Amino acid sequence: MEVCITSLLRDKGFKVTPQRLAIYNMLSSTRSHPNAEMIFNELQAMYPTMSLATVYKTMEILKEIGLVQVLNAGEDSFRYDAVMTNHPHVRCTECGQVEDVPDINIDAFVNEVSQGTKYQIMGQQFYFHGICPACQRKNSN
Amino acid sequence: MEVCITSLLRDKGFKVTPQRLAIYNMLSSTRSHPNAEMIFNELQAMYPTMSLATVYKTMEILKEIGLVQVLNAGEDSFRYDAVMTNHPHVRCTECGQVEDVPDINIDAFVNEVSQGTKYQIMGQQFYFHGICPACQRKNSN
DNA sequence: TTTTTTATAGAAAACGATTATCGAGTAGTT
DNA sequence: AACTACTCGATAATCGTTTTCTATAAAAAA
Ligand SMILES: [Mn+2]
Ligand SMILES: [Mn+2]
Ligand SMILES: [Zn+2]
Ligand SMILES: [Zn+2]
Repeated sequence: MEVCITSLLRDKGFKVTPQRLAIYNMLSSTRSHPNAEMIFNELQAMYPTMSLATVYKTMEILKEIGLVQVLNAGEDSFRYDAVMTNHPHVRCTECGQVEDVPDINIDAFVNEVSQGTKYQIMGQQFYFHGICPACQRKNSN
Repeated sequence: MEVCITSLLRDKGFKVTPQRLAIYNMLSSTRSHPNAEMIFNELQAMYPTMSLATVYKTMEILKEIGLVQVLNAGEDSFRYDAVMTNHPHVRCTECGQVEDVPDINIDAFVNEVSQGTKYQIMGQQFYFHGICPACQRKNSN
């Protein structure tokens, strides 16, 4: 992993910096689909001088070299995912957390759309919204 | 239609104004899924004094009374649709137009997700991106 | 290792879509 | 016509994101 991002950055002419490694390591070891501010806050303790702009610029690079994807979960900010398979997400409208939709294969559905349209489909994004188990419990009290 | 929006506005305590009727009429008679600025530009000729803020405030009201839905097609601005069924859209990454995905029933897919997750699903949004027929032709020249 | 080159980090300002504020004007009511 | 409450449009504010600029760190060359 560490090797992977290092050589990918070098191959594309980007320099390998502690900030970039830290951001990618943080993202690839969480399932929380953080946005830029969450990443910034998380790394604040370890890298007190790092700015939010650096997070944004790093995400741009990581996206370009194919290590992260940008998620649009119907919020006002983007979230990031180091899992590169195209998979749907679900967001809790009460607590705001974004999770993967488990055990879903979207290929059949994507194929059906691809064949039903004259567009040359290059990608897609699916997101659901609802209430997570924890918030459901909280509500029923 | 005209009757519909008029009584819906009145019933919810909103006043019926020329601007609101014009915005809704424009939206319900196009398939282009315009964003606020497109609506504003389109109505500029007929309503030269209308401001962009009025378009936004009107969309908020129309959404609230259930006459329009807000689309997120992976752009930096929202688009609006007077068709209230929840249907997927496809955006051309070259010319930017947003169209309906034809002849697709999403119910089976939505049901599968609903049963596979512990979330209480309240809604969803699907969008595809790719290259439209016109831009494909343009490219192959 | 030292020097040279080049890209980067971070502070600050800019940006752009959307929202909030406010005073004058208008719709609907009496 | 007069009254009241809502709405319009100009303007400012907001906020996530992007850009600009320059000292500095990383990579390449010597
Ligand atoms: Mn994910
Ligand atoms: Mn549509
Ligand atoms: Zn929740
Ligand atoms: Zn096109």
